[in-house]
Amino acid sequence: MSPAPAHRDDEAAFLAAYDPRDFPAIALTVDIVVLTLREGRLNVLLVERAGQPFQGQWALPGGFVKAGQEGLDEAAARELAEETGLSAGALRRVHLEQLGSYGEPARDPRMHVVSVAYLAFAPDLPDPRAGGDAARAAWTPVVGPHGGGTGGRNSTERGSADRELAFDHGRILADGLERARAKLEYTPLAAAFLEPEFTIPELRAVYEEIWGQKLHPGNFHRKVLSAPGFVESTGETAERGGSRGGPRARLYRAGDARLLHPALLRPDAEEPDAR
Amino acid sequence: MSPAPAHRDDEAAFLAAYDPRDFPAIALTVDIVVLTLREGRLNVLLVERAGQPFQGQWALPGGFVKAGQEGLDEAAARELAEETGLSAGALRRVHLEQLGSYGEPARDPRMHVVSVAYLAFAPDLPDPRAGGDAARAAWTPVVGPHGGGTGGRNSTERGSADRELAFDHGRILADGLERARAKLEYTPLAAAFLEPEFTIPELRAVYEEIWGQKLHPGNFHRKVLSAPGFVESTGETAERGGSRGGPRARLYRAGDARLLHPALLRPDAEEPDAR
DNA sequence: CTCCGTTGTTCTCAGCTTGAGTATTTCTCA
DNA sequence: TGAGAAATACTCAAGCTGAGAACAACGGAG
Repeated sequence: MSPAPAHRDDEAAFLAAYDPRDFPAIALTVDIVVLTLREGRLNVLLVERAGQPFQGQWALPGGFVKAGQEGLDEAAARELAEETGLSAGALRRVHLEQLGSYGEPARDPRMHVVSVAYLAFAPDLPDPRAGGDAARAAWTPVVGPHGGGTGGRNSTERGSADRELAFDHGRILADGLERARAKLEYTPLAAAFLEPEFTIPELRAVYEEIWGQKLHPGNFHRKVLSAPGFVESTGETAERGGSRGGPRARLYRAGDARLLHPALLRPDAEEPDAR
Repeated sequence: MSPAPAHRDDEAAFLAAYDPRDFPAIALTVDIVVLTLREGRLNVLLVERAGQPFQGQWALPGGFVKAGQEGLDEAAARELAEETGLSAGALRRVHLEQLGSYGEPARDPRMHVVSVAYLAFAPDLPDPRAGGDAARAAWTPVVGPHGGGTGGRNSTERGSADRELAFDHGRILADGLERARAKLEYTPLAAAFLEPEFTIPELRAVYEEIWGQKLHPGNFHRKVLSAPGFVESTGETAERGGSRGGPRARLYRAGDARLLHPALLRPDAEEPDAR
């Protein structure tokens, strides 16, 4: 149940007498894992902290929820707009969903700060601008099951940025990456990383980068076209063929499905206890 | 990023001068959707509110997070123990996971209260005791894609309790039920609703009740036994056959898998736009 | 301008999984 | 003691998956 000192007045009188300051303070922030693809590589938006604590370290963009003024989703959308400098129209192309909440008492040395984390998928965005209490903001390549490899499962498991992050943002980022990998399996959200019109090989490149492994072009093509509502044809074809040759691919738009049936399964999922 | 008025002192001095009361207050609670099966029916734990607001209405169990003293998971486990009166040992058999956070400014008329919702799966538990600011506490049958039917997809979609809930707890409950249905597909958590040793028909009954539809006994049996780590045989068989006849079923224990490969798919998933 | 190597798209095919139905045997209940 | 029900095991056709090949359309290097 929610807050309720057991007063017995009628509701109006109760509310008039109510003093929020009676409650011990917990601060509430939203932090956002914004993922995008830049030149085919997965990047996450990070900001350099201008103030204490963790001054000079990199962290996820985010900020306080404005008490009494905005909901969690609104706060996340506002922070996202502020940090990326995007217009409301451009923001509509970004997928934003709640990732989870993090509330260890010691995660922030100042006081008990609970953070509601969000996950965003964006098409290639312009360079961010620093603002607020951020010294700098920058797109940062994500390492992990990624890198240059053909997709082995070695190196840093789970995935992370190539900098040590402030607070518990390293864990939040890892959780966001795992969520992103899972979401590609059963939703058509991979298209959120691309322009409104895209080719199937471009879509395949999104999967390959985020899953960290090559996919069979023919089978991927077949699955995408057979999943109802995943993509719809525009009838057009791309201006040019691939950078290294090959015919021009057909162009598609995202379909109206929200879930994929059947799902596109990763060649070999995780299982913490595989073997 | 997290809270950071841009002071420039060194970190120790900064922390000494820091006053949490400088920040506008948002209250933080945890609310728990505790699901269990009683006599084969899905039930959720509800409490009747003793105080304002929503006095006399039913709500999800929950309460404040103790600022500076406990994390979110800890708070949820504590509330769960308090409301169910369960020992630490019995609680270890309950599955508890974070469901999501709800923070509309107007969801609580007193002030801005953000609730972190948790979802719990429990085996048949004793009747709860009222406590704290709850007048009563009771297991309440869940309606929705359930009921007496053989599993049509009519009546109240999404699922809910048969009482109007306080705050936005109706929505939280609906989200919890949908999460539960999805979790049964790709995790072995259905076993969390049963005793440590159970038969495959009992496991099937869990799926049938939560998904609201009958499953093919033979195919279900085959899938469960072929999914690695789902169940492991005890070598024993049940004391008695089914209540209406039939041979005694073999007993199994939950296996060590955390994810099911391949998943047990529901005969026909949702799709908000499935005509 | 001409090859050569790449790549988009379509097919084929064997192996596996799934859904549905059946057979057999063991119980409970009346 | 007999009828009906349920636990398991099997069978079979249909659909899906992974792997590989075919073929044509393009970009780039000489």
